[in-house]
Amino acid sequence: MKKVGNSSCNDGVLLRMGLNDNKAGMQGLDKEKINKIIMEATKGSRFYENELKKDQQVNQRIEKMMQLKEKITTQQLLKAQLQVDKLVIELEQSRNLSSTIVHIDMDAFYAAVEMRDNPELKEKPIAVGSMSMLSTSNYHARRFGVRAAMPGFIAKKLCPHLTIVPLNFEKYGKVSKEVREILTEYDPNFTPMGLDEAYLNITEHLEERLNWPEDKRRFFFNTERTTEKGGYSSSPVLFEDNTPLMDDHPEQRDQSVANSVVFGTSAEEVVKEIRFRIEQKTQLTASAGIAPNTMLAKMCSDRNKPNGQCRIAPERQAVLDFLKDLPIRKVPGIGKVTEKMLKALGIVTCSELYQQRALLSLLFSEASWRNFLDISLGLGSTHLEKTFNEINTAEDQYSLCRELCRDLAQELQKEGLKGKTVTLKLKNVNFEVKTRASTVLSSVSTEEEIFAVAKDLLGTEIDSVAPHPLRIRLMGVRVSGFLSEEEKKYQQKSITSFLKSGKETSFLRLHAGKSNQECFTKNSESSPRGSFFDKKRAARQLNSENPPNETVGKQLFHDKKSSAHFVEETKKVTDLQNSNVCKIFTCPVCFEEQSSNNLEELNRHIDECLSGSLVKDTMEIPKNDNSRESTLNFLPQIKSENVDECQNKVDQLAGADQSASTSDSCTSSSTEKFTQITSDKPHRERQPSNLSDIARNVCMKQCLLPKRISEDNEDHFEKTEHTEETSSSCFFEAKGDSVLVCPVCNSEQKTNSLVSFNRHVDVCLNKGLIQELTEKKDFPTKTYNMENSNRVGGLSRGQQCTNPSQGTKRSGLTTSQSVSKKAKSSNSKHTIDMFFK
DNA sequence: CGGATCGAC
DNA sequence: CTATGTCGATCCG
Repeated sequence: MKKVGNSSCNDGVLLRMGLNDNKAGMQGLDKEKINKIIMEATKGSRFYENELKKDQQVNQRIEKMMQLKEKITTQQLLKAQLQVDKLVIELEQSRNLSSTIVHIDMDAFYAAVEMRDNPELKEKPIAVGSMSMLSTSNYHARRFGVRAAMPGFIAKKLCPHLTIVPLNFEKYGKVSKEVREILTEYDPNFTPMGLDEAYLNITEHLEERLNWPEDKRRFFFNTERTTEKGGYSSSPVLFEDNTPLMDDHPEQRDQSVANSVVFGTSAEEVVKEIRFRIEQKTQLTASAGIAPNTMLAKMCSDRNKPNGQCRIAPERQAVLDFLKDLPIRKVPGIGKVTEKMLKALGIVTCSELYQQRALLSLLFSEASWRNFLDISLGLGSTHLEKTFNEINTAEDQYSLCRELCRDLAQELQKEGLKGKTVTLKLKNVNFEVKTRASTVLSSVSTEEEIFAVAKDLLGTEIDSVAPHPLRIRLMGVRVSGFLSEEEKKYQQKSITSFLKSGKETSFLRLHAGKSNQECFTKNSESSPRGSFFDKKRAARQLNSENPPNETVGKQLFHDKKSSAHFVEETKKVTDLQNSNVCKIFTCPVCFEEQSSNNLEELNRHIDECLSGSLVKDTMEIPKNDNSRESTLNFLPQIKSENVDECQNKVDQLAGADQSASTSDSCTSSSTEKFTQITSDKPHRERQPSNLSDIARNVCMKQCLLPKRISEDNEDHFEKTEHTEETSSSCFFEAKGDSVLVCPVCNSEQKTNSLVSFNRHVDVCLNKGLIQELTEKKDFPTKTYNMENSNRVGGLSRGQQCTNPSQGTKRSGLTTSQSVSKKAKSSNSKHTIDMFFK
């Protein structure tokens, strides 16, 4: 790829000004002219200087990224490709097309409201905001380059006739409420995003609607509106551009009532109906997107803006077609910086994003590239935040708290972690956040232990407002100050640093719903934003925070195990390899000191210990899914067969092994430590299944987890009821022989034994690895680079977390229920090869 | 924890 | 005449 320097530093500034995609209209200005005016107005200002500086920083990041890229060998790329493609298979399997998500977006909302209320503004270019900053502009003004987030005084230079109307949030809130009243009829759980946007899940509505009589789908034109000059009611021209209501629907022609429209039962019709009603009620137009998930719906609603709608059919191919040439910048969550970085790699469209998936996995943090992958596959959340009424009885609050503690305890025990500080986080109905922490002398990890502390904290808060009830909308429980039990006993430098990095927090929390109908924008607590961040944070630690929605939870788990561990552990091992400091290790199995500077040797020793200890000892592998996970990791590219079949085999295999290991009781930190030490070896994770459970457990941490795992993390309120059945839905029926293609040598392996197949893959893989190891001592394996990228050029981990729609979107994995449902659907048999053909 | 960063609105 | 916002959230030091 080329040097990055060729993009001028003005780009950033102009981008911020929102000019790069300005569509110049007849009466407006063309792009160059606009840029010129802006430059003149902005040049030399402090603001501009700062923009330049920031831009330079981005350029430097890009520079570093490119340097990193140079070092990547084709071998590494190949390996990365395999890894990523394995994930792709899983993701494909989890694709859920069964929901109908709608994104409603009011057109130029503030400006539209102002124009409605002051008809004199109607034909003029206007913007809403102040001389310092504009919030939005009408379409007329946009032709002059006047856009949201532009200072008013610059806008005035672009468009001297521009009328700037001050913000009037009260009014917008009122209108917004009117709109929400309509939306709630289609999805009582809809998620407002600010004042002018909302997500709806109309899946249920569609079902019900099928049986609705025509009259229930009939809506009347609003005739009683006093025609304010220019007359709204005289010409109810709806959907002028793309949706002639009367044309293609016979039932609409038959209408007996003159002044009414009957809408059909399809998703499109529902959305037309919504938009019709919004317009009738508020005189404002909205655009809408209909798609199988929130990310797609949002991008869709952008397509036919203003006053239009667009649908992505719930078919895999339709999704891919939509994405094919879509510029990544259109994706919510990909902002200016990410766009530029990807552009430096030659990535502009979503299909390019997919094509470069292997490279991206080497250059970006796990969270980042997985997000990219979700995007390029068109995966997103189908889950709109569950809402429930505010919890205000002490009893409910305690039981909720206990639930959280239980889930948290599970997570902790799986990780073999104990913490000394328990933090309770509460957000009341007024959005005030309180955290109350308590540090205890002995570490806690079980539900009871944690709850004992959390309960006190909660009790204190309840008492503090007594006799009034504590009215909360969010509760979280966190455990921090981790200390592995044996940490002190077996302190080793690398491990210590590892634990340190992971010692931050583990936070389980839950949103207590959006019972509020407040219209005020940016602090809607129940927006996916929070949960998304939670997820991401959780993802990068070995701790976890349980987000309020199940899909997020799933992903969280996914990330947590596979990436956080993978990365951290690999990093640590890399440290091991590179530093001369620690040459004495304690074997985590036999607890004997092993003096060696040869990691190979050490690992061999541990292996021996393991196979020995398996027989006599039943270590605490968290039993349920882990072994399956690990095995799943061996899954190669699967040909012409439902992935579930493999899954099934995996399950069978795992089941056998499972019985050997009694469950849990957890936290013999030996396992933990073992994990840490050994997990570095990339090929170890592919040890064939004759390895012990413990080894599998180790593997698991590096692996991409199958989505089922995340059942634990489902919405806590539903969890108790569903846990049983969802778990059982994890097992799939056996279906017979599989044809598997070795992802390394590409040859077909006909077998019904995953074990033997894996053995084959191992052989292939190890060949490559050995080669690589010998040719390069300091091999930048995939994870190694990922770690690096966090420090240097790559996106900082937090970076990709920033956006609300992303939040839901990125939890691309589906709920376990939908998995089982979906398992039968035809998509799962597509393989990645079909992508973007 | 504060400062820097990112992205949405 | 000037004049470039606010928020949530992460991460690093």
